[in-house]
Amino acid sequence: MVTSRDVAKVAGVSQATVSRVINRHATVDPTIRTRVLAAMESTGYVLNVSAKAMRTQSAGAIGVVTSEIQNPFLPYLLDALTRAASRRSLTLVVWNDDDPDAPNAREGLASRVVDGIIFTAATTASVGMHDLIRQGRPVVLCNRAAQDIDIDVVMSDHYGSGQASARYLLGNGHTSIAAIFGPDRTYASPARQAGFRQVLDEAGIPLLHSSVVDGQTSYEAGHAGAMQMLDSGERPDAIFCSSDIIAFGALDAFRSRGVRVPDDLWVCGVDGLPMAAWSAFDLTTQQQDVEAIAEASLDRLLERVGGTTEHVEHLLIPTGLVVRGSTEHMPWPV
Amino acid sequence: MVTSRDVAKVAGVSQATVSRVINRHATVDPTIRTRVLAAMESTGYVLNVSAKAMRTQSAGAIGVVTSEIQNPFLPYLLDALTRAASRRSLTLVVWNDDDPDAPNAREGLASRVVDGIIFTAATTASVGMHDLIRQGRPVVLCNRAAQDIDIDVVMSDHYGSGQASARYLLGNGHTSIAAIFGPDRTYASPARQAGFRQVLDEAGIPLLHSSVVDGQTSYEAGHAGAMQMLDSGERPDAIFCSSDIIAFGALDAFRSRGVRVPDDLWVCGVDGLPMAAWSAFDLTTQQQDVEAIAEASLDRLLERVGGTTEHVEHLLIPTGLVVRGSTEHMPWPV
DNA sequence: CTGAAAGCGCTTACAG
DNA sequence: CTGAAAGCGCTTACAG
Repeated sequence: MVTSRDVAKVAGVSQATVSRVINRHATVDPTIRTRVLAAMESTGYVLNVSAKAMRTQSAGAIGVVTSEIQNPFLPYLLDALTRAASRRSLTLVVWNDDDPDAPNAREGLASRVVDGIIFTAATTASVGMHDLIRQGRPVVLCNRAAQDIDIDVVMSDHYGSGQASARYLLGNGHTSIAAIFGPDRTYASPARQAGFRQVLDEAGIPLLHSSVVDGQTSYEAGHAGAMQMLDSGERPDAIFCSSDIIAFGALDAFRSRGVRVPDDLWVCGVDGLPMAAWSAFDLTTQQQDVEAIAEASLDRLLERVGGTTEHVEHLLIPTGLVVRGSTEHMPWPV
Repeated sequence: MVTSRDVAKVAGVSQATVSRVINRHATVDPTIRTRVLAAMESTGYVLNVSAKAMRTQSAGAIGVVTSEIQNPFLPYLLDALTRAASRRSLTLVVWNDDDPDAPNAREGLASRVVDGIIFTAATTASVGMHDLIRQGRPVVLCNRAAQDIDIDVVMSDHYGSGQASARYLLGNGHTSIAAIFGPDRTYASPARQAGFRQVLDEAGIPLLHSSVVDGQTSYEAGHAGAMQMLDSGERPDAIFCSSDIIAFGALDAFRSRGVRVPDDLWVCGVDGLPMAAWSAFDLTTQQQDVEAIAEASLDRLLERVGGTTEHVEHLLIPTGLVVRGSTEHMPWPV
């Protein structure tokens, strides 16, 4: 393996000078710099990251904690984070939080595998996470918040997306409205629910029928929720689903029962999954801005890592309404 | 930060002994071991991974190269790999190959960020990968193979899944058969196509109508392929789609044109995505065994890293037929 | 602007 | 069974 010492020998300089060239110190003579760069090239030198990490006490990597791959939004977030990390020349380490016995992010941070951690796990914080935060280690919550701990958060404006959905339905003249909300133990679902309810309350419009998913947000849960609504005898003219995936299940339930969408019933979701554009669903939804979430999460985390920030910040990324055939007859059906 | 030297001081032993306890050397006196463990506990010691990595010349991490998040199978594979890595106390580093300017896996391997790399990227190998393999670095291809290079491969039996699909249709009396195949530039699609065709050829059954996706495997491509088939005037009684996602698009196309599935037409896919079970699709498919793929990929890579293997291996993981309503009327419809 | 040297925190021969 | 010491490959004060 080629080391900086080998490069130094070839270039006829000291190893320290090679290091200075690598780290772009301005103090290196241009001629020497060129010679060193040529030597690096000819020897095929590559920096040993472990050595640098040990010396500088920083890993050059950040960790992402995920869970519930069933959440179809997660891959898009993970993908965006991967690219955002690449842009910053950071290595992205991924942990799955579902396995309690696994070497976890906590250990990863403690053992200096990563400099900081982005938590994307949907459900409530683990004990390990609380410890990390209490120790003041760099941690950012991504697309969720914590109830009992003061910590940096970057997330979609879940509450606002619920509000916007309600305003959209009300603004289009709907007054008999139902809803299927995601599970209470996540952060996003109750927030969307609260936002949705707030606007309805303010307008004095009651929620005709609603259900809350028990268990995981899923197609099946949406299907069941819709069936339950149909069986209840209530006949709303619009239904809000707090996740796209719930809406997919609901749409299929309605289809199987002969409920025409959007003629009999408007359906809208939240998330903006690519699948929402499929003609099977053609779902009106509140689109989350994954790129913005990923960028802001990483920026915030790096500020924490760099210690350039004091105060805790809660950053809300707006969602955007995408209107499709599940709520309005589109001029150009796909 | 607590180091092994601090622990040694507390335990009243040398730093070397602490290291031996950490690495479970059998030669440590039980009494001393207990004392050291207690000291580690009381000081809150955590091993510095960078230091260990530098000293042992190994990273304790392996890299995964992904691309095309649009491929809905990928998250499941990535999830399985994450868990498989956890079980082995390995850190999993993820790179996205779509970003050409990003610090890539090649650099990651060269700079000792990872000890080996699993390539899951669907499309043909990059130049960088070829270099790595030529250098004899530990690389395993996961769920794909390379045409022009001899390298370890762990993948679903794509060819076999095509064959099995054909046999399933023929075995159920279908003789007028169509197909929509995924793009040629991937590995899996042509392999599935070849397997499917081989069985039909052997049975002397011609393929009524077929199309190959141009561009990425997608719902839209499946939709378009199905429309094209309908417009061709051919009326097969079964259609094979070489990916579930293609089948989803096709199913919706058929639905929109009033083709009844499975009454008029059987539809089957390959992949075994969870979505295939949704009642919107209820798709018969060849299920890939993600867990087995992930386990075998990691095992194989670790053999390479450890240098305990000489010969190149191609491991095929069988797929399993899952029969649903898109091909047969099920006794208990969901 | 450059070099010699210290030291980051480990592991592991080498003595004892 | 244990300790003193070398050394993994870097970065960065400190001299010059």
